[in-house]
Amino acid sequence: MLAIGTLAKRTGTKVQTIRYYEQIGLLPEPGRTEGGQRRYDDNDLDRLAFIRHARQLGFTLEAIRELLDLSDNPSRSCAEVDVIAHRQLKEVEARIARLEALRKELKRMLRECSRDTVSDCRVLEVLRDHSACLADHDTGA
Amino acid sequence: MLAIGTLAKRTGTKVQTIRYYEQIGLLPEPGRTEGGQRRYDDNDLDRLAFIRHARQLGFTLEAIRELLDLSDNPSRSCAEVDVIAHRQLKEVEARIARLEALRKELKRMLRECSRDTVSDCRVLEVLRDHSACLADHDTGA
DNA sequence: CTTACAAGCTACAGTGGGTAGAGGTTCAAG
DNA sequence: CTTGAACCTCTACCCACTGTAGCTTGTAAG
Repeated sequence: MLAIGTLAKRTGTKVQTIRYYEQIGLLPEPGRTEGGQRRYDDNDLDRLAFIRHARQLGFTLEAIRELLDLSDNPSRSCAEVDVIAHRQLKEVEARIARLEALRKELKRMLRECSRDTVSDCRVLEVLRDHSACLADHDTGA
Repeated sequence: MLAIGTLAKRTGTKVQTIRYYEQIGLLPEPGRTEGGQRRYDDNDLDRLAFIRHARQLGFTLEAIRELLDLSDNPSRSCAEVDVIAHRQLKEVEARIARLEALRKELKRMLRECSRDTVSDCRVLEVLRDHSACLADHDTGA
């Protein structure tokens, strides 16, 4: 049986985050000692490791909730998992595309900076006048 | 003189967002009609356009605040602006690098999916076992 | 001049995904 | 038995907005 701090260390999670996951129903309520401290077993460890790993891959907690639901019903179709993972891939690719447009624009802005006083700074000028932009850009997230 | 809704339309901003920018001191308090409605002029329009454009380029509101301060003092060195823009470029590049690692991992995961039932789904398996990952990955933001 | 109603106002709550701190209690080693 | 690290709950905070409730104002048509 693991105390919350041990679980935290083993999974690279903060203690508060574990309690937060419990609060939002992502982790089940664990058993407690007589004094009221949480105690975890290997199932909890696996589940938390799964969550952390999925988070590192950028899945939202909602997506992770769906994945855990599917994972809890081994007879269901893998296609549903596939859909979620594909959705995540699409989101990641969209974010990359937006960021590359930003990068291009920022680089262009910096290349053109005359480096004198602010009054003739190209960076500020570009920011002031969107129409000077070559690319469409939008952080989106 | 522009009403807040007109300003919102002209800059592609939501009305609430304009009030929020005022609240946090990014936009100055505008004049009001006798009835208490905000009225804006072209300076406000320019300032808001600047903010929105910088946001689209991914600058944080704090960075934008610095940029506006610099912009308000035209005699100061352009180098400070340059520093902020470079910092932003570095952040964007770091985010791109992280997302590309994610993309790689997600694609690998999906490629290996057997598409049968959940019980032998490769996607879930990879998520369960981080050690199966080839790449380091971390969303970082 | 009245009426209708779009657009404005304030104030507060909620989003995602946690993180930090106050103030008190429990566990385990020595 | 004592110490102190680790645990507990509760609350508030972060960013950058967004939405809602319940009210007031501005403006154009009749």
